[in-house]
Amino acid sequence: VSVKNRTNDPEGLRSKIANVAYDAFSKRGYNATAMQDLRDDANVSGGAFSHHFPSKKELGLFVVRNRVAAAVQSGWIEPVSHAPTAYEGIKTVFEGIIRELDDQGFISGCPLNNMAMELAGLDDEMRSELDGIFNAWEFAIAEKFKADIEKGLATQLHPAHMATLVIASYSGAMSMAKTRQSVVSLRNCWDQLHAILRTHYAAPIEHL
Amino acid sequence: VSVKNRTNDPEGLRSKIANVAYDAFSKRGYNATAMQDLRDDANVSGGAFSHHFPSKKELGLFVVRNRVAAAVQSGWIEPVSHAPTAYEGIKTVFEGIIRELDDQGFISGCPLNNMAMELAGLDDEMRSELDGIFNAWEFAIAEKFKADIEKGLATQLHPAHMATLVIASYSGAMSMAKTRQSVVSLRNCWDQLHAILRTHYAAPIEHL
Amino acid sequence: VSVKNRTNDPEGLRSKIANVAYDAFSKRGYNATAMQDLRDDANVSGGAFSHHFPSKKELGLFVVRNRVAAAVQSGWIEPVSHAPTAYEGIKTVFEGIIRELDDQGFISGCPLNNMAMELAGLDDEMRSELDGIFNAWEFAIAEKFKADIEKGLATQLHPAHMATLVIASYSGAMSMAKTRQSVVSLRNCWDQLHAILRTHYAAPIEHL
Amino acid sequence: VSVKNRTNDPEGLRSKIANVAYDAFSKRGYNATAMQDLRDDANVSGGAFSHHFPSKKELGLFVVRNRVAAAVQSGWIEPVSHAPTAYEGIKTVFEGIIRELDDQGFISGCPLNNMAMELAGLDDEMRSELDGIFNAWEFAIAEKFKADIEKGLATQLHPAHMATLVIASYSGAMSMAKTRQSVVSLRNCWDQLHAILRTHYAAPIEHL
DNA sequence: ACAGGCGGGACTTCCCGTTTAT
DNA sequence: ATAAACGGGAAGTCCCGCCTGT
Repeated sequence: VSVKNRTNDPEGLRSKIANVAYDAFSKRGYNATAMQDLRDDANVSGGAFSHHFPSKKELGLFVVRNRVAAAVQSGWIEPVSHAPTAYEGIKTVFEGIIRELDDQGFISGCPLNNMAMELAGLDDEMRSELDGIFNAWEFAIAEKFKADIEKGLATQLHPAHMATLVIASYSGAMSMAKTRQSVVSLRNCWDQLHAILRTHYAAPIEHL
Repeated sequence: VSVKNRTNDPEGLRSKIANVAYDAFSKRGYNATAMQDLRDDANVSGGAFSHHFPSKKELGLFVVRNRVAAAVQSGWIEPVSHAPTAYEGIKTVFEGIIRELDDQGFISGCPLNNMAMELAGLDDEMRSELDGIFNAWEFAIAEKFKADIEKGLATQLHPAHMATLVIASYSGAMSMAKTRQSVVSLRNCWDQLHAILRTHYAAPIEHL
Repeated sequence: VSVKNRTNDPEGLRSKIANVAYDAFSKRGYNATAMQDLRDDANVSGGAFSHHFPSKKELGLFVVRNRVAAAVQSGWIEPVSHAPTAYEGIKTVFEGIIRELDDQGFISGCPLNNMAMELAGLDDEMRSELDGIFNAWEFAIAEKFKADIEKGLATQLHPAHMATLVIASYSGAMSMAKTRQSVVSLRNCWDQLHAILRTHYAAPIEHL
Repeated sequence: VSVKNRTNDPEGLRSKIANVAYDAFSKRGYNATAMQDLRDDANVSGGAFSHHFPSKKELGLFVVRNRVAAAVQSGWIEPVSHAPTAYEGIKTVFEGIIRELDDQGFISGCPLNNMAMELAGLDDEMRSELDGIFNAWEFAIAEKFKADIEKGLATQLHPAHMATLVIASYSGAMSMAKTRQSVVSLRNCWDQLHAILRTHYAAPIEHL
């Protein structure tokens, strides 16, 4: 048996596998993705694969912890946290995603939701991991709403409940968009949500 | 080794299989469910199974068309259509589901969403079927909102967009509830949505 | 259960099934043909099918006895028997088949050989049936050669052995033609065989 | 439950599987042979089997390319090529095979023909592979005839056409022998073919 | 005679994880 | 650490023949 074609780069390999897996899980789903497909796509032999990820579940957990969580962090938590107000942060994110999906050909949905739907019921460790991401997401938005209220920028809204509504409607609309392969659901949902949010930020926005 | 005692009841068998499949797909997911498990659970021979549902995909389509669609119809479309107003219909449904989930031990999520998330990306026929159910759902709620507006009961809302928001937030909140195995997400989401809807129905509700 | 669409025509049905089966067995082979395909192609229900042909083997035997045998009879035995000489009979058949295949798009081979190759080794009843057809074929040609010799038309050939050679080379050439999907093998084989036969019929042909 | 004692011998395994498959395909036919039987006969696990031969078709192609082709090479092409004349080479092969079959109990036919009959119509890749073997076979014999003619050893025969006739009559006679489970067809066919060939090699042979 | 539902099993293929070997 | 071979089993599909009912 031959020793050719071997490159020692443990971290690169782990990362490559995780990327390929994140992609495949997002697009085709966890159960519908075969380990062998990932091996082939990542150009990794069975032995190397197994060395880094002994089981499919561990790979799934790694992807959730290091890719899905990061996607929520960079796609939602950071933009909202760094925005002047929750309203503006949410607006930026929503409208950015709508623009992105307009340009793309295929809508694969919200990665967190995709994984959550399929895996939450199967494994408890996975479930609690996904739970944690939802919590962080919700917390970040709720904190921002709370800050806005404290600053007198927003009124008449329950920070945590509104955060839940924002996330839920985003997730649900993405699911509809994925099913329809059309951004309209997301756009319509955002139009209405936007109108609602504006009423709570009425004063500061009006005089702009 | 034949049993010699058989009763031909094709419709009963189809129905039994579809029920078992609907249950399993809802709880464990489509890909995570093995055909053999369904055969065993329904106590149906492979031949009979194959006669009625030649492939898993056809079974999936049948379940979507005859079980998932029916669940949306009876769980959402009819209650909302027959309610005095969209607001009251939605309230009834949301609060009814929250009560149900409180009593149950396990939250398996919204059947339509479960199927949509997993199957929309895999097969186009399935996708369009699920699409149709979302359309009917959205249409029924939007029509009700429109009627309320025409009757002067509701104001300041875009019927179709608000319908999308209602469905999206419900779907998303159910997904969160499933992930957390807790009704609080759904309850919080509803609290906020409820508060919003009330503002659009403000006048007639206040004087009640 | 419905009683519609029923026509009592036992012989017609048997015949239709046998024709469809003969066709499928010839083109795709016995083992590669599913009973269900035949049912579908013949538009016959499982019950009716089973009534006429309780098992695949019985169907195969029927096809061999009533279709393959008939094909050899009408395609070889009769033309050769009724021809003035074996030489002329064989010439007529060979050249006729070459012309036919030129016009057709697909070469499915010699039906007897197709069935024989696949079934001779599997079932003894079938084997002896096929054996009988080969015997009749060989006998008819051998008899004709013998008659020609007795009439002084042919010389220097062993009737039975030459008959075997004719049949074997025809069968083998058809097999090559099927594999290549080209008539050239058959044509070339016949060219050589023809040249040989002519030498044994030298005198009567020369003075023509 | 693992055995813990394993020796990696990929080539040995491939070879063992191919041998078992060649044997089974030759004796029982391709379609009549179940993959599972091959696994059992070769004592190979499903995983290992699948690793080396992902599908039945690929196994079939491998067998054709590496076993059937080799059989034709060593059983016909080499003996004829190395013989003093085509006549003597063909005589050696034919009579050798007749002797072999006399000793054996079961006649399984010509491997190339067996495979060709069953597979030529089903898959085009297979067809062209089998075609190539026929070509090589024909070419080798035709070349030998041509050389004999050039050396003045043979006369009055068309090298390529006679090669086709030899192969066709051999194939056809083997098919008859298989059907009858008797060597007589082959022997009779050869007797006649032999007599014919002698006439073309008449002079040099007579004075021996 | 015919229509269709049905029993039981076998078919090929695939999949996840482990072991050998370099 | 990496490459490839391998173990064991299950997945979905199909197939033949029978049985019930009209």
